[in-house]
Amino acid sequence: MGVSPEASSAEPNAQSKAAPRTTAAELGRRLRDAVVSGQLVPNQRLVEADLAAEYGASRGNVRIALTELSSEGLIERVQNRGARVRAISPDEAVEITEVRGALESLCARKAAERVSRSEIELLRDIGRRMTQAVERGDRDAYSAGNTELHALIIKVSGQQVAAETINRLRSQAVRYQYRLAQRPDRPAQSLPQHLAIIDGICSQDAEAAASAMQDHLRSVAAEISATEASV
Amino acid sequence: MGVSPEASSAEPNAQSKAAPRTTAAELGRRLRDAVVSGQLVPNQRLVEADLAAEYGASRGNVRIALTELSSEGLIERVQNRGARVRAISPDEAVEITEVRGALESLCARKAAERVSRSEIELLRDIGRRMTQAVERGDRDAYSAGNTELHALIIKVSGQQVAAETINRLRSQAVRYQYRLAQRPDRPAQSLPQHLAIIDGICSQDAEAAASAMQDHLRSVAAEISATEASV
DNA sequence: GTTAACAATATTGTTGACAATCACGACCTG
DNA sequence: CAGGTCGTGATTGTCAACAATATTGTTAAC
Repeated sequence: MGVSPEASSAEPNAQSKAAPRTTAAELGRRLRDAVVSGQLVPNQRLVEADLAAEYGASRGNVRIALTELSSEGLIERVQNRGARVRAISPDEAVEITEVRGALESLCARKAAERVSRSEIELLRDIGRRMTQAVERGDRDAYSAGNTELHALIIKVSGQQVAAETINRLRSQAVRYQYRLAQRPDRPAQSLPQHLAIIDGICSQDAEAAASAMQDHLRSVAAEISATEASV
Repeated sequence: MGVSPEASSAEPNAQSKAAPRTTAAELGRRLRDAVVSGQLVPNQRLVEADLAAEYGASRGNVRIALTELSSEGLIERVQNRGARVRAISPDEAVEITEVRGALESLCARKAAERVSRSEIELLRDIGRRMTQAVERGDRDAYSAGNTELHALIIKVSGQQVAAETINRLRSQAVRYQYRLAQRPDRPAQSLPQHLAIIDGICSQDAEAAASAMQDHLRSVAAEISATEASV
């Protein structure tokens, strides 16, 4: 067994008992948030009756929500044995990062081809803020800039399909992204990579943008691989 | 309205009425097959009660299966208005192909790095068979070789995450792949591309393999774009 | 003839109860 | 004491009835 946290009892919704019910869609959102935010930890069992009680929903709706999360790869289900939060192995986290590399690189290329004047301004601004954040040693500001940058690039690229896929994968690997961001020297290491991506897009050099993005995520993958090898 | 086939009534499973029930998982597989195979056409309405009757399942299970297909992007659901088979626009088909290009290119690169002696034999053999198929004008054999080749490359690459993503996307766009394969000159056009991919992998030249795959799917995307523009 | 209100119908959303299955431990048996 | 077997409790799987909502059809007023 080894790893199987039974975890505490959190009552996100203390129903009076009468039952102001939670809808299936709403429940899906809430459960997804709970998994992605780490409120529900990897390998944690998800007992349908418990969830129903805690979120004030019927078991049927819990079941539907679990079906959703399962096909998003956030939880695992086995026949007659229930569901648990999926634990992503370091190897899989590396694979996910490699796939993201391919996709975000595609997005960076498209973004370079389609970027507008005003978007260039926004990108440059993010670059400046990230640089300042590193100078100040403000990790939170840097992390926020990072998120903002990737999101903006995807938006500029206009690639819906890639965007959804990237999102799905990111949700699965958040834990690793989070841990990586905690490393003290990480911002200084990745800042030039981010600036190179911004330069590539702003100068409308599709190839440069794509390969800069590819390099960036290769570096992330290498870092995960190195950090998690001994865990 | 314009496009909204109400389609005929197919009774895949004429229950005697007593009810040898269909399980939720099984129903999911069957419905997925029906959508991917084109038995259920785009925009066709999927009325829960009808499906339940036709497949000999309870409506609850139908509902769960629909939830699955919905997060796989095979059907669309709107609140209180039901589900219908998702119609992929030509633009989206192009996007899907571009994303597949990025991912299969990644797989080709990894495959070139990891390919074994025996796998090289298999790849070369597929190449020979596809060449002969073109010479004979045997479209079915060529198509089979095509499928086999892409599958083998993904297998050799060992990329689980990419593999699943590619599969999901392919299911969504089968209709376009099918139509493309119908074009009479298509095999002759794509054969050299396929051979280039095989050469790249077999000579363990990762860059060559990756770019050959990228080129191949760019060509597919261009073809879809040209063919479907006027539709 | 067109629009608005309203009734009737079709369809989806939700729920609680029942059935099937599985994990665990007591208990026998050699 | 090893090993099997047979309850028993916990949990998931299934179902059919009920509630809520959207759509369609009808009537009547303007």
